[in-house]
Amino acid sequence: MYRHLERRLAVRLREFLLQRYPGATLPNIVIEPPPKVELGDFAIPVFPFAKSLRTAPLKIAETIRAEIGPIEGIAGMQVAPPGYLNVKIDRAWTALALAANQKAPTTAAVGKILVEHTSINPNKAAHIGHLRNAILGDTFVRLLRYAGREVDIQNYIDNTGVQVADVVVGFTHIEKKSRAEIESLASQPRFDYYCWDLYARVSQWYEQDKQNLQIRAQTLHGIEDAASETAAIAELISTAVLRRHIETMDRLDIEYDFLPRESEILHLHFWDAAFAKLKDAGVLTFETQGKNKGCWVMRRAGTGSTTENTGDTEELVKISEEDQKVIVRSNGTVGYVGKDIAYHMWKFGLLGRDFGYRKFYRYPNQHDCWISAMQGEKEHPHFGDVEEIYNVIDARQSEAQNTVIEALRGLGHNEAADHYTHFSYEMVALTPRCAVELGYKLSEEDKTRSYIEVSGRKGFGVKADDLLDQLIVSAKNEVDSRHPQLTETGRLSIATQIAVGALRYFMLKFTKQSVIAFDFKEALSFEGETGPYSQYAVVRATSIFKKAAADPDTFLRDSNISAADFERFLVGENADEFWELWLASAKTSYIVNQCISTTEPAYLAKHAFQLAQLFNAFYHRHPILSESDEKRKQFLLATVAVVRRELIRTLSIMGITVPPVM
RNA sequence: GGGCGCGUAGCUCAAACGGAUAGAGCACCGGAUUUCUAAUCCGGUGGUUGCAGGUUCGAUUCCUGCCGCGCCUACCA
Repeated sequence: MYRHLERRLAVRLREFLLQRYPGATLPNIVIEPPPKVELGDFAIPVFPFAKSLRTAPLKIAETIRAEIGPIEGIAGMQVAPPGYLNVKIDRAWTALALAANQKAPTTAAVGKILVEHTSINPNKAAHIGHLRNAILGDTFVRLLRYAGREVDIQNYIDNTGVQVADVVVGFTHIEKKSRAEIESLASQPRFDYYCWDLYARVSQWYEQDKQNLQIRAQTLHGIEDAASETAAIAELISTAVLRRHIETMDRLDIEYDFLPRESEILHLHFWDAAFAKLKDAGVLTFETQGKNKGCWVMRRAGTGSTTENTGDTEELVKISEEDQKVIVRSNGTVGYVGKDIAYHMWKFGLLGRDFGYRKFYRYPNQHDCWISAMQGEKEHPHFGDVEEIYNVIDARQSEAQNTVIEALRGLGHNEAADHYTHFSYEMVALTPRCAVELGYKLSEEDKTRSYIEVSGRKGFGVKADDLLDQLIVSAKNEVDSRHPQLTETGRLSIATQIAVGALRYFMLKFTKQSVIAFDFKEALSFEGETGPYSQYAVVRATSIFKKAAADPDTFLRDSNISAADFERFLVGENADEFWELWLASAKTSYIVNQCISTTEPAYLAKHAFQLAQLFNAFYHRHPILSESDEKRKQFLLATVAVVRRELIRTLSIMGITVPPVM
């Protein structure tokens, strides 16, 4: 609703200014929320207009105020020095629309969006860094879907790389296990934990004797031959670990539609098709000398002119050695960036090849997750060939991501390149204290750092399932003591919802570019700016209605609070404290929009917290059920119902559900 | 060396697109409701936004230079 009004205001304002000041070039119109409610609901700084309209800011503001005429949903405007035009929303009008749960007409965006996230190497258990990725990605998917977009969720599986090879080495050369033994281990409950430890041991084994690295090379080579025993073992391990990742993420309500695997990209020769096109377009050049002699290289992203050369020479600009990114090695094999280019051409439907598809995992809600295959099933959904893509990948990979984008540009697919977004975020590290708690010995230097990077290779980190288990135990203790009369399963279910809420909120409350220094004390907190705080506000709202023997949503639908009633409680002295709740409630889709256009889900967490905070203060100040003025009681109940609805809505976009009691 | 990013209260973080008195949570101190359950609420302490310049009516935000920190910079994936 707020967003709807903002757009209406912007359009009207532009129209008015163009008509009132013909010929003037208008700067971009900025409309922002004022710092305080008393000032109004929209603030328009008019300073930027002063220059182009050659008029004093206050005069422009006054002209607009006096002459723009009535706008539906807008109650009035005020000029505020030194140069703001503050706009007040028609409160009763908005409250009526909100109470009726009226959806503002949305401009239906078309075209499918592909969001890729999680993408964990299938050789060890998922850790907290992977959780941040998956939660950011999943929340972004929910944001897009809330905004009416069609989204496919993909989780890219690198099942042929060194990381998987290392675990294969661990099983076959350190533990000397047979394929049958590995198979039996892989069916054990937390096989990914087993691999986690083994992976760390393999890394040590390499360090003990560099000769051992040759085993890795052999194994890596073996994996590429689909018919080999090594490949079969790799497939067995990676599939079992992948299944564990899917299960772990399912605990957090994170689902996928399709799991494209590198093995299929390899064996279905995606690269060959891409290679031909890249050569034709001159994106790749063959090096005949220097350290990259015999390699096909391209210009590393962000190094010098990627646009057309200024024309003095037709010759290809020589790329200096250090600006070269090797795509095809001198032995003819392709590196991962090359595979990624091919894969992204497929995503945009530019490759001319497709995967085979078969079903891999069925979620409790009957939704199927598909996986790539050499020979797929006849009937399958259509993946790829999308309009836009978002890749949720941490900031360390931004150069590689940009190189893929440059390759698309080089191929002439500028539109595709423009619709390729690297959803970049910073890593999750551990505080030194946390590392010590986990039993790691720290160097003196490490102790002074504010955070320490996790390392799967060293087995250094907090596993996703462990963290979730701890959160559940901790929440369960609280629930047990608060609700001893409930059944064990009932209490566990509540504790799980709280744990998931705490975890998802925790990962979303930081902005993307902030490194999360993970600390158990903070992550396990259920007080203050946390998920449970917001969940609790909803529980309180629900409980008011329970006591009143009414359902909040039907109450809203059937309520016959008139515009005059809303006017009475929302306008005038002391009304701002109520209006703040309605105003915040009106902002959900505005916030969603902001999250999408900035690829920043953290605003959503802030919104949930603000709603909860406003509600809790309101809850404390105003007894509702004992209110003797019937009209006022109806109004207060409506306020509770609307805030509750928007809070549930916001939390659900964050993938957080609310327990019946807490 | 080059590229990207960061530096805000004791700690962890906000403040999108330059805007009004830089806000939260935690911690600390002091209070509140025999209620619609205190996983709550109210108040207080706490700031030269790393430093120095510049642009602007206006800079935490943009530019330049320093200082400090992180990540990337493999014929690994």
